[in-house]
Amino acid sequence: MQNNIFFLNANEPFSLAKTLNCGQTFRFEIVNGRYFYPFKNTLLEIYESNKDLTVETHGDDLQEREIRNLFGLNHDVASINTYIECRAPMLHEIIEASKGLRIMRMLPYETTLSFIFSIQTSIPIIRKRLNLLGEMAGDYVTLGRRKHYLFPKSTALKKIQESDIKLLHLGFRERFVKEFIENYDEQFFDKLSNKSFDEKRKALLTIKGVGEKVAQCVLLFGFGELSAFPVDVWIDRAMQALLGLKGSTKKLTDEGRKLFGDYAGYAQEYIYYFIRVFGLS
DNA sequence: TGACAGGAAAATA
DNA sequence: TATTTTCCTGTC
Repeated sequence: MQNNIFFLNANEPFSLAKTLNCGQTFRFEIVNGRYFYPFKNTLLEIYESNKDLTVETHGDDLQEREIRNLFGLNHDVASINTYIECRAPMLHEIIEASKGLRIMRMLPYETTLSFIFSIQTSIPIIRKRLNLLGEMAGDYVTLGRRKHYLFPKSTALKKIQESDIKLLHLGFRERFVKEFIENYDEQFFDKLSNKSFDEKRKALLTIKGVGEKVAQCVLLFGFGELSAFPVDVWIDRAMQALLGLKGSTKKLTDEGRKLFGDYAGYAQEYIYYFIRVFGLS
């Protein structure tokens, strides 16, 4: 088994805790103060040492560039923050409180399936069901005595029995998940990656179980489209409280993208992080 | 233990 | 086209 170590210089603001806890990703674990995160065919072990971020891979080799991209360390957050604050000075306090949070760049296939799981569901339940799905598909990395399940490939998911899918207790989401597993694979999303924002969005909306909110999540976290602006109940409430805006999800999505421009996704995650930690005053 | 939390699709106007 | 209703599990 390959095992390489990267020391990522984090002299720019970076907070692993904020990045992993802001609702963009679900499947990480903390064991003895170290973070474990499955990515591609590798389990990443991540910890902060001195001012560096140390990342060990357990499984397939990764390029340092892939890890930097995964955690948004390639984003010029100083410029992004200035850009957002110029357009929306009322976010000053929220931007300050959120420093270190990065938008991750994950894999579109797993991002889409994960956010179909997220429909009308709280984060701990999403995590639990995704972990169970990972166990059913069976791909894992052993570390010490512990098995860490990777996110399943489409080929493994297609082999899961219908009776096992039932055990996930997906309720009305079950038919979305079954259709997704049956009809889509990683290549579908690879083919989309060179298309425009609007073309990707339109294609995502044809998937059963993907509406405006999930599509914006996939654009933002799966395709790196930093102008995407997912509107969930929290952002809905925040837009009314902070900006006096209300309306349908589609309308608020458009308003957010217009207001925050090229980096609406960062503005959205900052707002989400802030109100989940500090509430709406 | 019933109220509540959480988005997409289908139904309806 | 825009608004309302229905769907289901888990938590407290």
